[in-house]
Amino acid sequence: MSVDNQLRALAEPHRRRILELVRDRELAAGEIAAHFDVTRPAISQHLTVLKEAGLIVERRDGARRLYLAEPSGLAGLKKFVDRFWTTSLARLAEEAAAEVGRGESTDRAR
Amino acid sequence: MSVDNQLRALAEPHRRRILELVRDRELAAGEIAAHFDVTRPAISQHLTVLKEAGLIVERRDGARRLYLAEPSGLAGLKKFVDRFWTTSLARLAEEAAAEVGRGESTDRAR
DNA sequence: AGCTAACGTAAGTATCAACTAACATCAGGC
DNA sequence: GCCTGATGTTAGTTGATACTTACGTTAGCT
Repeated sequence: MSVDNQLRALAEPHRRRILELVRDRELAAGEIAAHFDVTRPAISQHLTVLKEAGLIVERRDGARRLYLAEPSGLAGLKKFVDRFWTTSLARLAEEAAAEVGRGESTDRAR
Repeated sequence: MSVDNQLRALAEPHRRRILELVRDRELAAGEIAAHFDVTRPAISQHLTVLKEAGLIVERRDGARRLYLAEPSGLAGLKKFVDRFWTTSLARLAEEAAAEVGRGESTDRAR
């Protein structure tokens, strides 16, 4: 549930691909595994990580287990990114204003 | 520069703390290291990772090196999160609409 | 009950990432 | 030029993590 778990879960390329697969449709574990060249248990472990991070939800259907992306699981990460984005942009605006104030017109050194 | 690099860089708690430190002010490598209980070389390596991910920029000032967060480095990740966020929310809206259409009023099983 | 399909779980292995200690580099002051 | 402060780099070690193989579990069918 924490941002730390969310980021660790998303840091793995396979898990990001899984998340894309179940973004707009439910898929069974086996169907998901069929998209990858690693073994089914490996995918099962990835699904567990994603589930514990709150990024997907599991629904049982007989012997099968269907997985679907959980948008609210990204809320914490989204807040983190947005906060960083806006404050940094605000800083840039400040710098730009300061330069205009000094009547600066030439580019600074790279 | 890739989303993969950005996520791998952010997955490390120390690197997130570093990023917070240099979000709205430039700091020298030594000043950053003073905030942590790990050695300076470790911080230097973290700074390299953040720099290669495009999340911070380095500026030389004599023997010192000053670091500052680079907001544009988060653009790719922000796009990734936002895309997921909106499409998943759209899916939720669809489901809700479908349920209303069926005249459903009771909560579904957890 | 017995069989099978679809899974998850456990144990063991190998690869990768974070850390420390020692060394190298670079800029400035004397 | 020499010394010092600030920092990056390299080599080696340890701990985490992604993987495979083997086994356990659950649900449905006959």
